[in-house]
Amino acid sequence: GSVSDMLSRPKPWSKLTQKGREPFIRMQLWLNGELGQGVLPVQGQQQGPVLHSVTSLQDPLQQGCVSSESTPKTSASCSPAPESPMSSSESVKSLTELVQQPCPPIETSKDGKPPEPSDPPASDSQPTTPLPLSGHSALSIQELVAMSPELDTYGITKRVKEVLTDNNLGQRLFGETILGLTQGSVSDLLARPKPWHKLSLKGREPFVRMQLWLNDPNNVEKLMDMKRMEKKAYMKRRHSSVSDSQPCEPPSVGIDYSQGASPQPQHQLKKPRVVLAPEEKEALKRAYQQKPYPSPKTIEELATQLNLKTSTVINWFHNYRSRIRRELFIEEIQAGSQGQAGASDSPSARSGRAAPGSEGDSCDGVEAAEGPGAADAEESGGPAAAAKSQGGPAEAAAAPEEQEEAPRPAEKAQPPPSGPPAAADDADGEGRARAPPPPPPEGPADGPGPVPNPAAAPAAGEDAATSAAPPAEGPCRARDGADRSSALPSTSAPAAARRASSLQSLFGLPEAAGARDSRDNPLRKKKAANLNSIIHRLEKAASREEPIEWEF
DNA sequence: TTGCAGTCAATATC
DNA sequence: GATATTGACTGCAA
Repeated sequence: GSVSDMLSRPKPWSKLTQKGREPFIRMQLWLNGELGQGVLPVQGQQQGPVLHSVTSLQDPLQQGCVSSESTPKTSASCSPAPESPMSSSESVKSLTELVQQPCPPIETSKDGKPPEPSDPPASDSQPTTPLPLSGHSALSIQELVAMSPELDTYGITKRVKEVLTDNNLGQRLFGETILGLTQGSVSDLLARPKPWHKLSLKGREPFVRMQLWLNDPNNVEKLMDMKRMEKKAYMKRRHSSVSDSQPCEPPSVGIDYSQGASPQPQHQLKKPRVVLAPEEKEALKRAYQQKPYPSPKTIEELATQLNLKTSTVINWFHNYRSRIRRELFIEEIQAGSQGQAGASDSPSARSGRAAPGSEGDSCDGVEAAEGPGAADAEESGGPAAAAKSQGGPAEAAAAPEEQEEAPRPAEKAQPPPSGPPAAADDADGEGRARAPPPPPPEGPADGPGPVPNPAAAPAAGEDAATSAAPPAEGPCRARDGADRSSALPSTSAPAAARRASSLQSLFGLPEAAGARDSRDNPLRKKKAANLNSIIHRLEKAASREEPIEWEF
């Protein structure tokens, strides 16, 4: 009731009492955290006084705070929240100190979690359920996140990694006790942190937790303790199970088996994880290059051709897009930290750059990134064309539509000049309006971009950059959409191998390897990609009237 | 509905 | 055994 009243009939700041101002301050803080530019909903006039109120706000959150050593900002890029009227960063600072408090996460988690009858004993110390900042309600962490000034995610993860390795602490332990995340997530987070401004509130939480943890002078010891406790518990368990001999072990697993009539099924409800064969991935990547946002129809076809579930194909595209996006973020960061200028590089610098750290895949990711553009090139008649025309499955699936819808990314790839309006691509409707994945930096970069198709790429490999390949316009591809019908030889045989072959013909996978990893001078490529991306966006923005809001 | 962000958790790899 | 990868899932927003 109070909220409703306040929201609908806010009093002017000047007429509010100290206490009455508090809710607005909270709202402001909340807004700042996320929007950065929050404006006092009320008549944000005097913001000065707010500052004082803020302090009061800290109190409740500070309970438990042990010391008050200010937060060592992680790193450079950290800057106070944009124009936050109130020193939100300051309040955050003090809030940050919260971490200092004894690391209760453990207990908390325990309590908080739905007491699982099964695991209690053994893992008493088990942090299973995360949630740090015990002493504080979940709200606290959220408030912290909301009010947190910009953090240098890259720097934070770097430091965390250092601390963990230096002290021989595992990601799992750290993730579960400090972040409340699983090992895989932690690994991912540490290896590919997104820039702060690209993170949602939720996504920022782990970073705030990490920052808090880093600020905690006893962080390592606490974690070490946890480690010890875990070990102890483990030994204990092991011991008991050994002494109990047989029974113990099997039970967990065997119980169901031996029992009931329909035991197995019950227990094995878990569907096995789908593991895509390299050929399948390759095919999907190629399809992605042609159309990052395939239509349902295309997806359907792809699924059929590859003998996969449509949901798998859909998921694959989702994951691939978002992962490529992340790769790009990282590149941006790295490129940035290496001195923007990259300018020096020839604008043409090509793309082929490899994705950080990862193997082929990631690289492909990037490769794919450039793909779109490449795809076009391909379309334009490259060798790929030949392959395509074979009417292979995947190809068939993807190609057809392309005629109607120009691959968005591709469009991006084609820089400025082109008139082949992106608009056109919408024919099909997919992806159109949506923000396309960050234009794969590189690819688009050179418009015509490198040919995704390795086969075709050979040369491109190195100097694709320079190659001013003629922007392959969609038109060209009219060619064989038709064939789609034909073929699909593979369909029948689920055998990956078989699929592979047909796919190969479709996408010209074979060579991939060769052409692909021509990762020459990564730094260079990186910079070039970045530059290209920027240029591309500029051009795009110029040619259209779309709003621009990018950060360089 | 569709795409995305954030995760989980099974696997792969180191 | 620890870490990295990746298909799938959940929740949210447009």
